[in-house]
Amino acid sequence: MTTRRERMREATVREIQEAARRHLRAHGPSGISLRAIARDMGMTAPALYRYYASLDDLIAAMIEGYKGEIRETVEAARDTMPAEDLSGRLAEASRAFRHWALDHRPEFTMIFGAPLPGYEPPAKDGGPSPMGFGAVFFTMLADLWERERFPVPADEDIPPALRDQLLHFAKACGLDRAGIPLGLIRLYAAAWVRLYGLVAMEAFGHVKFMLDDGAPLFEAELADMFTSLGLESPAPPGHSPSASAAQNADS
Amino acid sequence: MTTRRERMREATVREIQEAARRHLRAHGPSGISLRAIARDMGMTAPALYRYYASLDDLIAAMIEGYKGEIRETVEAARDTMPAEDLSGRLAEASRAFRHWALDHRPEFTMIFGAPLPGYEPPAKDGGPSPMGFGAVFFTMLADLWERERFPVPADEDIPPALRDQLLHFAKACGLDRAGIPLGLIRLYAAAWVRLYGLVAMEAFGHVKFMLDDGAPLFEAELADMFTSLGLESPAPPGHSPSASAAQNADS
DNA sequence: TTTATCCGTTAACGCCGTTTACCGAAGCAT
DNA sequence: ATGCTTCGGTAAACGGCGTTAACGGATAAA
Repeated sequence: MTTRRERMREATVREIQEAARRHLRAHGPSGISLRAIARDMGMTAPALYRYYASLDDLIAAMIEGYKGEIRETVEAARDTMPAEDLSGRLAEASRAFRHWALDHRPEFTMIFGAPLPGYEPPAKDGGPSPMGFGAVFFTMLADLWERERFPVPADEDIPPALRDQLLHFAKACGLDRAGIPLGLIRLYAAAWVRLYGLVAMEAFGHVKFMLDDGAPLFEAELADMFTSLGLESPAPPGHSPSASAAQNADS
Repeated sequence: MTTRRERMREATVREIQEAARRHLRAHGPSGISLRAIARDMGMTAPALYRYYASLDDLIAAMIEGYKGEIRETVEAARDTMPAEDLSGRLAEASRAFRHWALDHRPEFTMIFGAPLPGYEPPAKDGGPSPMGFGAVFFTMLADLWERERFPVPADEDIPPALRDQLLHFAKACGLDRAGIPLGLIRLYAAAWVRLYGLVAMEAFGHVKFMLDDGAPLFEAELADMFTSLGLESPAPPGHSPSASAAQNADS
């Protein structure tokens, strides 16, 4: 049973986050200020300390919220494609990641840009998704491999130092799922770095000076990643078979 | 002939930059403040407006300075290797880029992180190096290709949309150097994105949660980029024939 | 009904960027 | 040497910021 106080408090927290998000979108990350948020809510700034210990804490909460939303967005895009089209699902999820970043540059910056001095992600929660959407991508890659059995680097072809690192990572994240070779985790790391580089460069405006539209390069790189796995290139974007928009219940 | 006034002014500008750099390294990008800089110099904040129109302008000048230094660092690392060892030179330059980023995280963040709302690089100077160190990397890749003639994507294998973008980029940067195929520019873009992704993820701390040391992955990706071009893997780091103490990596 | 907890207030401290007005000293032309 | 201009600094002030402290009213709990 939720008491009245708890409900009120929860609503206030939501309102704070909404106001904070408005300022973020309107004026960038540096535009988030306790005083401005409080002003928006018809309150005074010190009142916000009843809800967050500091501005940094409030921002950390925002980041966690966005991480959840980006995961939901990616999962929703993945589920646009039929369950059998594993590479189509992976491609659409990747595209959704890019689009979210470009549509939410300030938010993306907070999550994937340089952290403020003195911040570290919650981590260490040995749960099933310690890296959030990262796990979503890995699951898709693992499913794809289990069906297609595309070649992955043999353990001996991975430098020992990297092998140790990957092994440690796999164990820490519970990715030592039955029969997953280390080479697949190696490919996952490479793919994630590539996706991050593409999207971050574009979102941060560091690709503008060479290409005025990042979409062609993104699609070409996406296709390249698939063909380098021995898979056929994914269909062009936006090929959901049944055009019904809302068909995902759980996310 | 430089007048006395000019010399004094130049010295003051240098002192401002030095103070600003100290604060950047000590307290991160947000630690740069006109008042703190002025305090360091035994001045008052408004005096700085005689040298920079605003704090953003001062920061922009810092960025330009760092861009030059990172270019010099990369070139110096490249020149550690003998002129004939083209892939060794490319590898050492790439490693130097990573090391500079890890040794100068706040500075790297200013250059390659999300720009403050309202900033765009000088650009449009049709000179020989519109992208600074970017041109350094491209030149190395082009030299390597002209000798080794490793395979590059044929024009027909590049999606038309990307082809147009790359062509526009090549022309704008004067990269339509005799006989350079478009496929090489395609590879350059891919390689740069990959290098950026690797280094930025690590510098921003987004790789810490999966690997506690980024060096093995970096070396593995570097080797992979060379072998995927049909070249032998580069020698391990720190193989400059004449012993010059420059790099260490492993944590 | 009393008591404690929550949730807001006002006031203040010390930061910050920036603008304005002012002023002495350095440079320059006559 | 004189006068004038430009340069490079000052102090004062405005509005913004995060944060802390003291306080008070409403609400829940005993």
